[in-house]
Amino acid sequence: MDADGIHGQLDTLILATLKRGEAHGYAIITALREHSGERLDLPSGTVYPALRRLERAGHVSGKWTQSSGRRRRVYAITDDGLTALDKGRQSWLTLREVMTAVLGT
Amino acid sequence: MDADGIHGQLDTLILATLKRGEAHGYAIITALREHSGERLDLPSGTVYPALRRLERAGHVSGKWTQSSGRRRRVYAITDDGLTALDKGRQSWLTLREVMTAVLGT
DNA sequence: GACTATATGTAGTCCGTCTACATAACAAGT
DNA sequence: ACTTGTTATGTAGACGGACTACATATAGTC
Repeated sequence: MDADGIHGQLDTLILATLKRGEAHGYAIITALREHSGERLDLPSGTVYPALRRLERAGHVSGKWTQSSGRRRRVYAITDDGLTALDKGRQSWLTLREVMTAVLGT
Repeated sequence: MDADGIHGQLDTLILATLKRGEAHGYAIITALREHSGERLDLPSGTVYPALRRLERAGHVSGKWTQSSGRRRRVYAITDDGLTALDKGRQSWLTLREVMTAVLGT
């Protein structure tokens, strides 16, 4: 599965990843690839704009760091982000119930 | 849950409903409301354009009928639609696994 | 006669996600 | 030195799904 098919769950996936600890964009992409058992492989053009959107919304905070010449923008989830994650998880669970009911299993 | 939150699953929901038997737009809306335990309440502005899109794609076929002065456009799922439904169900299951893995339950 | 439910549809908008591209430093191999 | 692959961040432009609000019309009920 490439980025097609995440259907509005992108923010929730990113926030859930950041809840495990702060990370920069590229690390989020690889973390999601690993946690999903190689099923998710998000393109940078999807993740980086999403992080900026989340930062504008106050759900994550970003800061620049240096690591042996490489600049990284490291993001951490905020309190608002944790709230948003809970909401995202809830609406995901509701969707899951509805889909299960309609699809039958 | 209103239509927010179905996130790309609209076609799958409609096709799954039509698999149980042909139906017109309004009946699809009420069927989804009932099957979802009143959680789903899709606006007509979401469902009717979706049905036309599905018809253009060849996933459903529609025909006009009359029932005591009321005109209805009754849709049936096609063979292509059944294939599309299987694909939709598969990608849904994949998404569900990924979300479960990342969210941790 | 008024209101609710049934029934279909359009117009215009918003925004998430995509593809493709641009940039750059470090690491390893030849 | 050169090339290739990995790490790393980002923009531009486009597409399309879903939304809100509106328009229309019949049937049934109070």
